[in-house]
Amino acid sequence: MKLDERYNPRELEPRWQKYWEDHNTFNTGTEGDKEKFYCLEMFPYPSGRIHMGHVRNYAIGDVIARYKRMKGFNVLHPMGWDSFGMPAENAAIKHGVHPSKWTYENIEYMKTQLKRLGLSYDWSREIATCNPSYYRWNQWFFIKMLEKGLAYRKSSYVNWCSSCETVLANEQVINTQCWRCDNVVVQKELFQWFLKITDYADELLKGCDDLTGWPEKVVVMQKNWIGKSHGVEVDFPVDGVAEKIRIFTTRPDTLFGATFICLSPPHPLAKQLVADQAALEKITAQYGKVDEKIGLFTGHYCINPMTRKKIPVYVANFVLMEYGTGAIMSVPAHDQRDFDFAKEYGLPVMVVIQPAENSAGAGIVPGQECGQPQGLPLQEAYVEAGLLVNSGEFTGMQSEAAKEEIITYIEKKGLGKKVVNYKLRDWGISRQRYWGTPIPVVYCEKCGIVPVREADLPVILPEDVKFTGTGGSPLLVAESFLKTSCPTCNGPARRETDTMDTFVDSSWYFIAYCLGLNNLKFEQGVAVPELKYWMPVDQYIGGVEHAVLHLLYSRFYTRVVRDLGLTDVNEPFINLLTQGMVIKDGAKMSKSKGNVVDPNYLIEKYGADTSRLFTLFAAPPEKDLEWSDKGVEGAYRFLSRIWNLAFKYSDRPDGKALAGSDEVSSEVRGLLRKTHQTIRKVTSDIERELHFNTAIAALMELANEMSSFEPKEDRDYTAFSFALESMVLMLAPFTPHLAEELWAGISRGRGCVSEQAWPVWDEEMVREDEVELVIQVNGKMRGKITVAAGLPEESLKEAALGDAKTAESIAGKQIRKVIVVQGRLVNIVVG
RNA sequence: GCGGGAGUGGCGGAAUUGGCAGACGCGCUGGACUUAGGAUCCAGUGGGGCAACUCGUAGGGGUUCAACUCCCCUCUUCCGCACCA
Repeated sequence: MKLDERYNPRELEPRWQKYWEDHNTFNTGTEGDKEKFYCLEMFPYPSGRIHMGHVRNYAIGDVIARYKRMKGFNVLHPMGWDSFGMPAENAAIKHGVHPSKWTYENIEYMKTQLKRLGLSYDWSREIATCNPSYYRWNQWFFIKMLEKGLAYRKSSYVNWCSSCETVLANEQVINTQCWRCDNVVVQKELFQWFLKITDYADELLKGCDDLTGWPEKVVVMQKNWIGKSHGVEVDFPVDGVAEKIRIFTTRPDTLFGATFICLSPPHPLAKQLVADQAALEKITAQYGKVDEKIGLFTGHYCINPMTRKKIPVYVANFVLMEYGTGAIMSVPAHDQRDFDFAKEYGLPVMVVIQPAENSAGAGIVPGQECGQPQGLPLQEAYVEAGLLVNSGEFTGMQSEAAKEEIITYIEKKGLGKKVVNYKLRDWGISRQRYWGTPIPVVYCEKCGIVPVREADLPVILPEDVKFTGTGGSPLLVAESFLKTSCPTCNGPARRETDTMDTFVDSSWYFIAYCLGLNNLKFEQGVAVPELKYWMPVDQYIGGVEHAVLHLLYSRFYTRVVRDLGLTDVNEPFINLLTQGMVIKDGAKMSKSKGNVVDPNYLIEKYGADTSRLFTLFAAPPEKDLEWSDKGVEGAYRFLSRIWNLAFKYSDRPDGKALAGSDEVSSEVRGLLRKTHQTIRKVTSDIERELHFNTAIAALMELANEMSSFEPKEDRDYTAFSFALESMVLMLAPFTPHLAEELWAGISRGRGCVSEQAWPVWDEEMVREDEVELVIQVNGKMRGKITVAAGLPEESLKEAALGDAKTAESIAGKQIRKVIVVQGRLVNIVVG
């Protein structure tokens, strides 16, 4: 094929996209004996059109997928749509278009956009989570979890976003605000469906240590979110009432310093102990308020089981019902919150831990009981470990040892037990919205909650509903949906109207890709061959905003799927790359800031290859990328230069291959060396850290060298065409359309570039004949000389000392020491 | 407050193990070609100095023949968590 004189991406890019599509170039199966590689980018929500964040995410993934393909892997690289969610419903309310129509139209449009980027997806595996063929299995997993006790319904205080008119999971509340709309979230008591992710808390935590291919930061965030802590539960009997208050503490070494008890406002005993219910209601209203500690004396006292002293019982707004036992022992001397509370309510402070001498808190008075706040010896709580004082038989022990001893004592006396607590709570998945997976249960007057029979799945989301925007989910008034019969007794029953959190949909989509939307089929206890072949995902790429949310849920689901016997994989994602944001004018691109760059515009003006190249070149993938219009032009200029180089030499005869030993001019040798060095550099930059920016820089260097190379005779052309072919092959993952076109122009019918092998370098050809030797005097650079490569230390030393300029700078001085770094530098120490 | 990053020319960013700081690109300067240049090509480009030199990787100290890199302190900044007992 003959190349056009000018680089014309608008013409050639669609042509190659069609070629790949017509030839199913990127469709994959499990057959063959190649090693598999599963490359996955987080699938998008079909919001309407793609933005530069998508372009960056998918460009990164595409480089990896195409590179691995050329390296001989059987690559699975799928794409799909996280297509349930509120924007579709909001569009329905606002513009009267059905969520389904809105969603599918968006998918259609965004798909054409992705195709215009030349991404190497196997579209035959495309999934959309709003498709009944997909959410049917969402429902199936739910029923299985219900059977195993992993899904359950309970009434509890939940996070309610009044703007979204739905509850939110804990992971979806960011600084007391809704993750989606920033509305302040309030607590509301509701019946909700939960998934028992806490059953897997310990395994999810332990598994963190296996996530060696994840950014440290994300692993730490996961660990903190799970929040495991070791402690003890202790019963404090209530004086004069036949009740005990069970508290949880991680500091049993401070038990002797517990001078009061605090109950969480929703704690069942609070209602029982407090006489003034109005006051209790008042404090309940303050529950969860972070800026103020408010307490209410119950009028009752507990007996501290260690000191046998009477201590007052309070209801305190800062004590969480959801963590531990919903009740705490307060040790104001050694806990800042308790200290603040004690000061506010004039409660006694008892010092029971003394800092080790010379430590920060040394000098605090090992207090007697201090009844009045003004008499406090402490300005703040001493929260560190130390030596026990005023602690009966445990006085004189160190905190760590005392913890163990006291726990043993408590267990022996039957006062309580050692426990492990987690911050992680069960995942609330009920959403009071329409556009989501219906939760497949019915409420029967006789049988109560009954799951839908597997054979009756999927429970289809009805299409003929009205979107008024008031009064919650349209399912609440969809008679044909609501009315059903009980699967058990056939009597009248009502369907669940809550739908699932969309994070449920995305918790197993990577599993669905392994089969494709039309082949989804699972049976409990039957291992799925496709999962055995493809899972886990070898490389996952996406935004860091899912560090806890989606990634934790997916790790949980993968284990549930494993325990259903479908696979034996524990961790879904071996390597995780969290790509940085796309920044313009110092801020994340957003409509409200008016600093967005439209991918369509870029593709039309410069082409997909240029757009991809720039986003890959401007920064390493994990860092934020500062957008630069000029930088884009630079990328285009580079590709044009490559084009011109190829065009200029494309009709030259192809010479014989040169053996390394052939005698060639130093220019030819130089170009061949640079080419081999570039192959090595580009390969290692991709393999080592996915640093495409430096890989591309290396290709630019090679291009510069090629530009200044002037072939005259045959073997010059042979060397040049080797450089050019290598260049085109290495460009293929980054700028696939250009690479295809140039390959077609220079390769003389050797197939398409996407099916070529990645080039290999010859270590012998990489070697330099000569090296520049840096000469330092007392660590400062004083000159450079060129010497033959591989000289022994002694010769390098001689060469350096023999250099005229060096002699000048050390004249008249005593040489104390000479340090030689082989092949790099000589440092002469004089004095 | 706790935890984790980051700080390098005018800008985006390079610098495998401590071994030439500033690769590559953008921008800028000069030149060539041109009716023209916001196209293309060539040359130059950290600061200061005519120069030899000298100063330079947030700031201060230290280790070393040698420090962007290792250690200590300080500052700035971004991100995450934040009553989890």
